[in-house]
Amino acid sequence: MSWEFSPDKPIYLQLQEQVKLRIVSGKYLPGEKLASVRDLSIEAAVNPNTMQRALAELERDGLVYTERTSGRFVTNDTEVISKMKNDIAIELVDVFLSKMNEIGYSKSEAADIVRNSKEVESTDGNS
Amino acid sequence: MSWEFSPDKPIYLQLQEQVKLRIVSGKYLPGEKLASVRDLSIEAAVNPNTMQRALAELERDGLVYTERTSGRFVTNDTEVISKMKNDIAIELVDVFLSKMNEIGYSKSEAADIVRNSKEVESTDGNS
Amino acid sequence: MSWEFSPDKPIYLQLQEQVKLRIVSGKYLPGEKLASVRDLSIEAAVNPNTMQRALAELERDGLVYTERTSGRFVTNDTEVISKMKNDIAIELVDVFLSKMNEIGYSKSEAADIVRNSKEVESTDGNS
Amino acid sequence: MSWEFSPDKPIYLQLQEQVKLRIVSGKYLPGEKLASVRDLSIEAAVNPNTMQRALAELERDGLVYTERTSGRFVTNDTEVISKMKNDIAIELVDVFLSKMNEIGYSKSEAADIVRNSKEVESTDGNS
DNA sequence: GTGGTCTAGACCACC
DNA sequence: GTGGTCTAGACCACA
Repeated sequence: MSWEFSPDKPIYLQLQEQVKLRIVSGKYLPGEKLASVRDLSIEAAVNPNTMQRALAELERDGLVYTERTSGRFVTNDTEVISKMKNDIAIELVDVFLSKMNEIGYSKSEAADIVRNSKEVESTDGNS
Repeated sequence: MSWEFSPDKPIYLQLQEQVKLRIVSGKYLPGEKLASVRDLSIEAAVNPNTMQRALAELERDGLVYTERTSGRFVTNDTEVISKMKNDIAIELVDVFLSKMNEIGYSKSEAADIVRNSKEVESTDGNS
Repeated sequence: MSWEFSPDKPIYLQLQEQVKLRIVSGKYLPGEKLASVRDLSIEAAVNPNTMQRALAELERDGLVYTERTSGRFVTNDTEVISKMKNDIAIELVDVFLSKMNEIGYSKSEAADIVRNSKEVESTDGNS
Repeated sequence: MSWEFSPDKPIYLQLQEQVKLRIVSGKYLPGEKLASVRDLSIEAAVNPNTMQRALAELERDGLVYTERTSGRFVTNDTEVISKMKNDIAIELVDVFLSKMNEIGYSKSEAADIVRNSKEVESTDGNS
């Protein structure tokens, strides 16, 4: 999985989301050192400033922290990570439910359909 | 609920989806006569050709049918409607599950979270 | 009072502080429209991006809000403003007290000295 | 507490302040013999000339005195020390009050906030 | 080498 | 005109 952007959202937000995803999904482990801003920006083919901005905002969320001269690291606080994972799930569920609602399914009906759905091969996969 | 469009998808597709939604959600009832293409296009502030195209595709799906002289009607075949409703739900569930999967939730966990989620006020829909 | 910067702190932080000061001191009133980013940046003789960054961070604090096409405004929420004013005071008191502490004054001694001090003409003044 | 310097003020001034602090705070007692300029300069990792200059100025203020043959001593005149302590406090209070004033607090309000503030753990000092 | 700041200048969407 | 994003490129502090 590489870096891909849709034209309808700011790149720095998409970078933010994708890094966030990698952290909550365990692709980036707690305490792991991230590549440098410069390297990440090359990898994602964006300007270093843009990557910098995305990471700075993740830092505000407490998902990463910076050590001045040695680089950026994923937080060791697994609490924060699982809280974020939960927040993302809540948001996904909200969107899902409001759409199901629109076509006439109640919350519990939606839950049943999810439970009985065919297994879906994950697009990317996690551990 | 009025007609709203996002700039990043063809308008005729969005029209199609929105009419489809109104049918499966029961806002347009089986057998109900639709407004004329001209009126609908005015209501949605789109070109009549665009509206025409959207409705033609819905006709292909069997959700509406045309009577030469008297206009377009929602299908009376509730089978077709509930099949469509089901198809939409399947698609929503697939998308939802693959995203939940990405951040580390299994199908049954996802179902539980849906069931235990706070009630979400529908954005529009029929309750 | 114009814009002045010390070389030992990032300019965007100083901009942030100075605007914050103008808001909590009542120089900028609740609901008042701010000058445009471009104009403010000219006034402060900084790059528009730098001013933009400072204001964006003030927005995160809830002190200003943006209306897409018409500009930025001081929040109308006087709660937020007085909360911020209080936070700044707490910080000033902390610094003051720890220094007084260092030279041997207790909290209540410090308070007494403040109360009995000669009136100080404010450097800038507020209403 | 060791010797620490900020890059934005002359070091001899910072030395002066820190020694002054140690005297008024009682860390260096009245009549106590100071270490030699050479030793103090090593301890503070500064040039002996710089330390010499700092101490000379303290001598001008009457806080230390030199006995030709035996070294430098903190003054025995507790009057001078408490006067200096008072001068420093006045200055701190002035700065504090003018800032509080800027954000809209009167002298007596400021005093109240100080009195009711949470206890602040001293950064170093004597309690 | 690391992160961080700042500038200059372009481009976009919105109205 | 407004705010917002992005890039390119320079410079700094730290170690």
